[in-house]
Amino acid sequence: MFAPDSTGSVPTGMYSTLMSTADRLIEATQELLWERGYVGTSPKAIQQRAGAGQGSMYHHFAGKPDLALAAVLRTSEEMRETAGRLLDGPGSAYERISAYLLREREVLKGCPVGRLTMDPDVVASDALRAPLDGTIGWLRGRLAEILQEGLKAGEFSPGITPDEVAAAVVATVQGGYVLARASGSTAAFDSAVRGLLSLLAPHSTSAPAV
Amino acid sequence: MFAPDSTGSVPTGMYSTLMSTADRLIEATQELLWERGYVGTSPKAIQQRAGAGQGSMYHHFAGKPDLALAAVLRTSEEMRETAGRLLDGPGSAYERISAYLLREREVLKGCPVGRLTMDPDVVASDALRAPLDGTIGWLRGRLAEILQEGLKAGEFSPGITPDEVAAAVVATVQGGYVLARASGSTAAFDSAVRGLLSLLAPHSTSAPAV
DNA sequence: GTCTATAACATGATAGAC
DNA sequence: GTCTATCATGTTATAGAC
Repeated sequence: MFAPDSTGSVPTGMYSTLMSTADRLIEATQELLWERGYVGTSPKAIQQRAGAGQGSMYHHFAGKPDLALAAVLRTSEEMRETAGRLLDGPGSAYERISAYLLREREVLKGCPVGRLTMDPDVVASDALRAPLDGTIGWLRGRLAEILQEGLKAGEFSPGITPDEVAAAVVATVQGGYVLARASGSTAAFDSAVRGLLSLLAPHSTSAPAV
Repeated sequence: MFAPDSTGSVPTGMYSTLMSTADRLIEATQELLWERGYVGTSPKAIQQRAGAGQGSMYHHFAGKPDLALAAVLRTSEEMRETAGRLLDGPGSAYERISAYLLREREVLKGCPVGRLTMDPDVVASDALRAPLDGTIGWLRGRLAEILQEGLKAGEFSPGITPDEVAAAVVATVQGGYVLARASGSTAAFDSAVRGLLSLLAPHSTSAPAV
């Protein structure tokens, strides 16, 4: 029924097979960091979700901070791939930014990257904070490039500064999660995104009709 | 040197005097929830910061959730007062929204209200989540009213929906905290705010000069 | 109202057998 | 590589003395 892994044992946790113990530990940590943050995630919880014992975890990783770093690096990488695909897609600058803002999200779970910035132990660690900063900085930079392209093409109001509007776009998404989780509904996230897009939209007075 | 409180004892914590034990406990909890969130805040830490013993805390409050609720209610109330003063101030709609966005903040500490929405135990409790939702909802509603006024006065692009732009304004602030904490600098928060204001600014093409 | 004692359990990790 | 002790400390209370 379940194919045994290389050691011949059958994992008892959620990840049935095909994944190494180290990978299962990392994935379980990714999920728990997303759901409960760093301070709210215990090694015991990680082990249980990964179907691994104490000794197993401490064999592969030095401890909670080391495992969390591996998880954060992987989450950051995944996030760049997801966002990159949409931002590098076809369409005008407005359309690509719109596609990024309107993509499907597990809104009520929040952002797996942004969420960690509220964790005191994460922000206190340069090693843990660096990947968060790198990912958010990359996203903001990519958005600024696209906004600059759109500016050249006459899509946006000439008065905007791409770097600042890019920051506002990223902030709207991050803050949208906050509004949604406060209200217990995804509606507030969608409203914030629509509000931003309406401000950004090519104006009939200054831009050519699409 | 230190005036004794009503019981004649001298508190050993950070709050020297003049405040009741219950008030000191609430204030210590407010600070710790802001700094470390709900899961990261222990009763012991609260007691130490308030200069109160175990028995004292459990005499005044039923437990950690009860004390957290008292703290959250007080923080919510304080936040409404601060924001309300600026939003009810003088000036045009754009100027009042600008004043709210540009007010002094402890940016790197994050928002004492919004921060708690990332806490799984807070969001899981209707009692704890309600004041957060109430405060954010009130703020968004107040901003929407002001945007509506500005719309009537011809300050903004006629295409905007006040309720949605209000959500974008609140989200930009909340997300601005995320960007700032990720980078370890307040600059990103300021950029996001400037980016939003540049999108919202009365356009020379459609609005009368101020 | 405040204090100390006690308790049952969780945390984060180490040691050593298998 | 994985497992089961073991451990010191922290968590979240309750009990009862003062």
